[in-house]
Amino acid sequence: MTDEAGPDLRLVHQLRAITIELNLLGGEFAQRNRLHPTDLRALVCLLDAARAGTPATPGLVGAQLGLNSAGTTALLDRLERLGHVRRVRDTRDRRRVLLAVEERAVALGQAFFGPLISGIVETGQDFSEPELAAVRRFLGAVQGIVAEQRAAAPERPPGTPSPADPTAG
Amino acid sequence: MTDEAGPDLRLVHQLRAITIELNLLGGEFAQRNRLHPTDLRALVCLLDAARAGTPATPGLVGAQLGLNSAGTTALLDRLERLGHVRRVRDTRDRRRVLLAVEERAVALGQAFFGPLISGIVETGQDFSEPELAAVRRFLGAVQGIVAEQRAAAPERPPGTPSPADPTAG
DNA sequence: GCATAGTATCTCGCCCGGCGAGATACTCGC
DNA sequence: GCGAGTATCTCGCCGGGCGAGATACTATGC
Repeated sequence: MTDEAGPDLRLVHQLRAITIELNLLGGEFAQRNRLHPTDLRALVCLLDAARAGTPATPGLVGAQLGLNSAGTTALLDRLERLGHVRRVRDTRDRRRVLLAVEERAVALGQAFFGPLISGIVETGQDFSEPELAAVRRFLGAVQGIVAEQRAAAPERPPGTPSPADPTAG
Repeated sequence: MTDEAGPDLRLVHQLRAITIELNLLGGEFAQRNRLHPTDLRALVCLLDAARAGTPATPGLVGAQLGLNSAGTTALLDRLERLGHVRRVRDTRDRRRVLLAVEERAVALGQAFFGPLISGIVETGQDFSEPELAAVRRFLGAVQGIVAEQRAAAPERPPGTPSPADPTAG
């Protein structure tokens, strides 16, 4: 079984293991803080926007998470109820709602990412510059591959009827 | 904002980007094939078991995905209805159900992972052995960090009431 | 053999996240 | 001001997942 196609799959398996573990970690963390995985993803998204100086709006968040407007409203209701975010009417365009990230959301983000980040940064110190460069180059390539796959057409396995999604995005 | 804590976060961001993209890819792939992300994860799990020669059972799959028995049953119902898996009573211990993976599930798995795997393997050819070793070492370390975080205690952010989960795992 | 405990899976009723459709409130160009 | 366009919210529904309990089986002691 293992002696036929011998390309080196160790990297693939490591990548997969990391992804899986990271997802589980996120899920557990979310649950501990009484929120849905989606809510955590939304927070990440909000924090990113805050750091980038871009004012976050329901529309943006929804788009980034792939939710429709109803789902987005519900998501923000949850986040607001938990005090992670506050809706503020934009005074310039009063159709819009701006999302103000609360302290506690920032704290949550740090509690989640902080240890991971510092762990990874520390790990980096055990590597030489050329090694780090190689890692970055590799990860960049992987990123490209995944993005490419995502862009590539559906390539459905045999025997699957068309899902009838003319609008599929 | 960006000139105060300058540790090199490029690796962190790359890792995060890969994870996010991979999740989105999985989600899209799942949807195209009429299954829930959870179903896809279950398939992966089943295929792993099949390759490892371990007979998969509902209990195992459920445990690995963090579902309770009711959810697991529903999951397998869906998978069986779609023809990805078949339930077979274990003749030795007739309480147990063995999960036989169907051809189409294997095909699905290859359609999903095939391109990713070959892409990554090909990418690996642009790297020298020492470089690859560095990447593996780094990924291994990251794996360790994530696992460690998962094992570590809840470390809740300030102001959060205890979720009252004495059985939390 | 039979009663008891333990285990693997399934059934039932519920909760709640997400969707589609439509309502509402607003801005912009005429 | 009026109609078109846009951002968000409301309503009703679907379906995945949970908790509790039922069911079917194995293992053990008598």
